[in-house]
Amino acid sequence: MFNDEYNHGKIEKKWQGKWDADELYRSVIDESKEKHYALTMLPYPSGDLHIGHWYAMTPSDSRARYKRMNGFNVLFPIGFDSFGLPAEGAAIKNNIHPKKWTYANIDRMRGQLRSMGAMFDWKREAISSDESYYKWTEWFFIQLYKNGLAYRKMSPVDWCPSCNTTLAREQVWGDDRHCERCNTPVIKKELDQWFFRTTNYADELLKFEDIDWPQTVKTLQTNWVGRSEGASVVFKVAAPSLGLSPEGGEMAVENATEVLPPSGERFRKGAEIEVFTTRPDTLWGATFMVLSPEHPLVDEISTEDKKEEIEAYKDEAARQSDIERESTTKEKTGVFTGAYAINPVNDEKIPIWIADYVLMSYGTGAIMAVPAHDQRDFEFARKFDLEVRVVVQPKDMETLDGATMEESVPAKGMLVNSGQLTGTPANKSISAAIKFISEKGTGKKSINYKLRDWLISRQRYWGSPIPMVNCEKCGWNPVPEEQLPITLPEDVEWLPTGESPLKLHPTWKHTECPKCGGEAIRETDTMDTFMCSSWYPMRYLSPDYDDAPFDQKEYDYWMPVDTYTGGIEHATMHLLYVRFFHKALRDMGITKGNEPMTQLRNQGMVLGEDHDKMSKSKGNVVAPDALVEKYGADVVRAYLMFFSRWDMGGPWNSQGIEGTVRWMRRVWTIFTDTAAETNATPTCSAETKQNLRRKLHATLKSITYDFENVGFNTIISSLMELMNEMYKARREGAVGSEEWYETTKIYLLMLAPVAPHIAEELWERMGGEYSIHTQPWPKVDESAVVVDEVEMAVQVNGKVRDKITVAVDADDESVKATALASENVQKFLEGKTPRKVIVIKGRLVNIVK
RNA sequence: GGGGACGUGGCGGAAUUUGGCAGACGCGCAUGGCUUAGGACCAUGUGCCUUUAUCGGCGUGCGGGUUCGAGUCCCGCCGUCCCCA
Repeated sequence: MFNDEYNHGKIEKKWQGKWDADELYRSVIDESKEKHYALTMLPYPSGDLHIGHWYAMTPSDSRARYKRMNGFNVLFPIGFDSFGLPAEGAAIKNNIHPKKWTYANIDRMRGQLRSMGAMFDWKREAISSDESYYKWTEWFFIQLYKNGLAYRKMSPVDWCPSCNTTLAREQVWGDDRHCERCNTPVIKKELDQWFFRTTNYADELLKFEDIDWPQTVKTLQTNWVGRSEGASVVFKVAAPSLGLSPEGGEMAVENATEVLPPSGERFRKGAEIEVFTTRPDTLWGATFMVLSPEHPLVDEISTEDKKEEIEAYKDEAARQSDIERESTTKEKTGVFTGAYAINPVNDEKIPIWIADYVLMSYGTGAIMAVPAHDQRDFEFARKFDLEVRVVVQPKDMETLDGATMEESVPAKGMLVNSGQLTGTPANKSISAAIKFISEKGTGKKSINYKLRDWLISRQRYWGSPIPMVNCEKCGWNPVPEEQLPITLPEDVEWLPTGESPLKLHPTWKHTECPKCGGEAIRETDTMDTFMCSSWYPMRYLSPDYDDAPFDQKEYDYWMPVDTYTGGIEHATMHLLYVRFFHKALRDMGITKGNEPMTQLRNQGMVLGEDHDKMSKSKGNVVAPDALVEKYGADVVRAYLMFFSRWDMGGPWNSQGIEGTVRWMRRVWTIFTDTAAETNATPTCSAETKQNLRRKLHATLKSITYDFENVGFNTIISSLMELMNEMYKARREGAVGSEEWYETTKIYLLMLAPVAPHIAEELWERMGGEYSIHTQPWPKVDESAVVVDEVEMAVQVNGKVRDKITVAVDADDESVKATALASENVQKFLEGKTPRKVIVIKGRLVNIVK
């Protein structure tokens, strides 16, 4: 007896070994089958697999297995996103080489990943820090460079003084703008850096027609791209410091661009300031102009007598966060530059101020202030006694007066005080204004994006080298492709300053210019690791391939990814970059189709038992290794699927998992107990057998639906319900019947994707053909689900008063009659004749009195 | 300030495509059985109030609306969380 208790350790070890030996999960091209590429986000090898990895991966594995049983040729690969800062942190802290640390972690995590019993095809493992991998990361950089999508520029960047590196916009978090990794507040620094032109694809990134992605992710990406339509308008500067007068010099606008380039490139030296506005029709109400304190023209245009005050203000502004600066409750501050601009629509001279509520990071870093119709401009105008001029008169309001109004009024209405455009109705005013400034040659229709170009330079060692060389004569040139990969030197040291060892290495950076052969210097920055993860789905296809980043045959068969699963926290990072990357490569003829991932599903987060985010400091971390040891992988997998809605996540409950344990033991017990009774003569009624079969096929139907729709929690509850039904049927003597046999067989097939080990073990004991995981998914017998009688609720005025049982095909009239015959219904009708009777077939009858 | 998601028993959560019997399944709790014993197992019960019991009343954050019928749709609040500024 003892030997036949459910011993998860033994069973899981047995089957994992056999599956491995038999290469059961090897995925190779099979043109006779439809492919399914199931992908889960590749993990960073931090050293320990945590419950979040299990939560992301094992339900995804279940679904991949389900797809396989449905006849698909399924690829479900795994690998490691193994470049990145933590490895260097460990290097500095523990004096261990990042490579050693990383690969030791990978070894450890491989073992932990194997304990999941997932259908990973380990022959396709890809590791982004392998030379064979980052050779192609470098190669992609060069392709982007050659196609004009990579460029270098000096730019103010967010710099983490603790990590000693720049951060991308999305790596800076919180109100105090801190580094996502170490929580240190970031500072601004001017550095020469490499960028990818993600902004070239801004409009296309807003299109989601081809993909089935969660609405939340689409919304996040849409907001992140932040497209707004309006106009760019050029204001001439009349600055005494430039020796210019309002009448002075020709100031051409031919450089005014259709789409504003990303920050940093949009300022031409000289006497013009470009602004972006969504409301060019309010130009006549622009009575002053405001520059961001960081605006590069500030120093040029400000008059001598203001310099000191301006410098002090700039310092003060630099110390504040963007959030503080933009806060609407904060008292407005600012300084007059002494310079004036010419409003291009009416040639009026308006003062130029600087103020911290204008941010360099939005639009052009300069605004035209229309105080009558913008609340922030209004507050500023009142504080510094600047003119407020009404140019839009809303229909239902009394005539506005700029001198006396107490707050700004939304610009919804007819234009007034607007020169030639006075009287233009609201619905035509913007287009009329754009036409006007275009004809005048002082502005044009324009689209602004919040999306920035992707800053990819990192001043770190443990990343893919940027394969560029700088020569004094020839400038920047890519390394010839036959020289790839540029490998990282291993003999490196970390100074306490944290500066990149590549910079400090005595020989590494010295090389030849690929053009003139003269002395040249390598780029010592490495790439953002999001570059590695932007193409890993393709590397999985042929991780050992050396002639190209991927084998074209494999690509043509497997891509795109059919179901991608992972956390939503990457919505505006990885999930945006991977789309950009694919589109850029598509335009170079390297990839096909518009999107790399057809379907995306996000899982939520597993919280600690205290409902808080898990963290070592809170001591609420759930360690999967211990759970697997105690309960087995099958139970952990099933509980993770069961305990909450997958996309929501929720708190862990160490008592709750006991329910899943009980269920798994009940499964084990009923199969092993009844194994010897399969030839017994069933003693139950025909009804019991029919009910069992009905429940079986109803369960199969709903589980099939749930697998398709990623409803993991109800898959488990359905399996539990059917198990309860089986216990009941067994008590009633169903064992030995054909229905019982069918139920046990299909039960295991349904259980197989969820709990692969126990299902395989019981399948074997039943005499099933190896392996259960290659069996076809069972078919629903619709006729078994059909019932001939159905119970319906009878409501009087919407309240349930009785239940009736009627033939399933009974017509409405007879249902009505049966309902009205109910004693309780008559009681509540109080002798009145029903005004109306509504019959919803198979569900309810509502009698309205 | 703007945008989004969510709010259902003591707890985690169900309610499928299209509004149709709210609370599936599990935890916890209770009762009974088995047992020397049990934190094992088996069975039964479990939204709240009232009741010996009910075919009674109330009930999906709050307030209104649409409808024969609202957890689900609409409007306005309150709260929690996320994203952006």
